[in-house]
Amino acid sequence: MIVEGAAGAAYEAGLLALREGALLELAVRALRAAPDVLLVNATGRDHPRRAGLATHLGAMLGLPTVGVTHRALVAHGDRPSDEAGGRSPLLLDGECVGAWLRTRPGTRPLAVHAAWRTDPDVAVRVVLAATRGARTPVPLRAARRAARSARAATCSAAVGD
DNA sequence: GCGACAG
DNA sequence: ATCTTGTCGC
Repeated sequence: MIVEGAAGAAYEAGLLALREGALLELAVRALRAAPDVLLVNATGRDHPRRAGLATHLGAMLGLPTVGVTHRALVAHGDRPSDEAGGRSPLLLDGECVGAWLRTRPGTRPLAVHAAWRTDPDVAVRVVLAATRGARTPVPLRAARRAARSARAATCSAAVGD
């Protein structure tokens, strides 16, 4: 099933939930079975008000969530060692809100975020379990492929071919 | 001198 | 996200 709709607002750092929160919530609710944990391409507690999109989504759905991004929003942390599983804490006001995680040697680490009912350790464990040798977690790659495919179908239909 | 801050 | 540069594997 394809869930589509307009963005709720233009992109603005720190306000991502305002842009895609409602649509993502609808998409998850459309699932036949509720997942045990949700991987979200957004931050969690790494946010000015400790409420990144991953945290928002988990709260609205009542599902544990883990965030995964290319970079941090406001948290800071040293680079992890260049070995599979290498990690270093992402801190915000002295609190650990996530971790830089080397999912694959020789590639840039991923920012893994504790979000709704999850902590940095659980976030790292979930991401590593969902990664298996690839740099990006398998579920996120699958989601991007599905989104690209759906978008292409929708756009070509709108144009008329 | 410019930008810094998820997608 | 989008773009550009650099590296790796088929």
